Amino acid sequence: MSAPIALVDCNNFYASCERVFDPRLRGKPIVVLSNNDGCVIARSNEAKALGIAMGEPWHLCKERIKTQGVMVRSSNYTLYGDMSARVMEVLSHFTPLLEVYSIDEAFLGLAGFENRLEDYAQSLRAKVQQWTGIPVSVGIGPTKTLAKVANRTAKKTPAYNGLCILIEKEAQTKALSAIELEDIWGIARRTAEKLKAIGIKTPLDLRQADPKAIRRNFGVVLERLVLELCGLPCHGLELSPAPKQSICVSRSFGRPVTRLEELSEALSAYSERAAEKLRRNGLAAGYVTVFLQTNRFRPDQPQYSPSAGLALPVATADTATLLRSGNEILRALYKPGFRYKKAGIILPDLIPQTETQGALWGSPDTPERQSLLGAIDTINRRHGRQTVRFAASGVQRGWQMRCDQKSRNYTTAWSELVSVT
DNA sequence: TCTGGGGTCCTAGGACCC
DNA sequence: TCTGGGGTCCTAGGACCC
Repeated sequence: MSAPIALVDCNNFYASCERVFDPRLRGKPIVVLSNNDGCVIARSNEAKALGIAMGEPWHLCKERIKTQGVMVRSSNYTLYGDMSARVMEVLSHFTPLLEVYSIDEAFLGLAGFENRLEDYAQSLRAKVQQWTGIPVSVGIGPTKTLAKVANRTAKKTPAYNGLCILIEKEAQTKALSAIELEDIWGIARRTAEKLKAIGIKTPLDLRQADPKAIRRNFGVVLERLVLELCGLPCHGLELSPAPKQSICVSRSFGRPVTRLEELSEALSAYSERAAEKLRRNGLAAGYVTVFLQTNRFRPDQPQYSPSAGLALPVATADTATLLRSGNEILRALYKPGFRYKKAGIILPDLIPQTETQGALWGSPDTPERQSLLGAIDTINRRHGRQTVRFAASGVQRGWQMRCDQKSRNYTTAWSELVSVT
């Protein structure tokens, strides 16, 4: 029997955060709006009871919501990030086996607490509420997927008092029989439709399905999900967060944008924000992608959603470099005559940033720096950017090459660089 | 006129190498 | 005359998550 896993999930997190700082909101229906006040992204229970849906466009429900006496807040992500850190800190006092899964959720390993799961979970709920003001629900199961089901059940059934334990098979069966396929973590509309088309219509049907057949038809992801529903863990706790693989900054415009200059201004702001994120994470980007989008909700208007990227000769976190590349891409993508509604910059190919690398992009324009940049560029051209990427770090004569270690060209490119430096 | 902003993982298929 | 096959890497696109 595997050790139980708990999923702790903050109730209506953004709405609860707003309530902590404004007690007048307590007990009232409240909604939190997205950027630009575009749509509803969080609702208190009272607001849910009024039938306000997740993701509802604000301009379509504004009038109705106001007549219902609902309190409205624009989102404040700095506040939510801060509250999240506090909640996670409290949880960390309960176990070292803590995986912070999202801004408002964490998985906890409960090995050693098998005999007092209920006490443990209820005292955890009480402590989080007491120390942060945020109400949480707890679901416990032998796998992450069942812990998710348990959490959902705890939230939907007031009688459970915020806690549902699905360790026994009968309890699992009962909980699964009360939900739909789409309620399971990892199943959304498309997969649910395909499953139903072959006769798997409920979570219990899915649990009984042959994992190998599921793998053949749907892939390894769904096979794991079936095994997890049966109580066989396929997803362990990830205790140390993996480094980010990409960073994205994008926004919808409040109104359609048509001029290149305006897009370029937006891109400047995004580049700066992206560079900040890079530096905060100690990362440098090896590639820059820019994308544009027209209004996808207006199929009657001409649609255009281009994107393109550019490899950077040296991985960097320098705002000016990102912006230069971004603008170059933007000029290539831009076509006049379209009404753009959204734009963004994506930075993939992230690698750890190092001090010398900082020196490389930040240092004065010395002949040494120029010749090194030139050499890196030449080597990159010779081998193709997919093979060789460079960052500098303060080893071996001041420069170290990082690149795809499995690449055939690694050794050659490395010796070329060393011979230059 | 007004419809969020981030992310991850997997797969298929092509290019290329030996 | 035999007309390979295993492996890596990359990209695009799909699907899903909060």
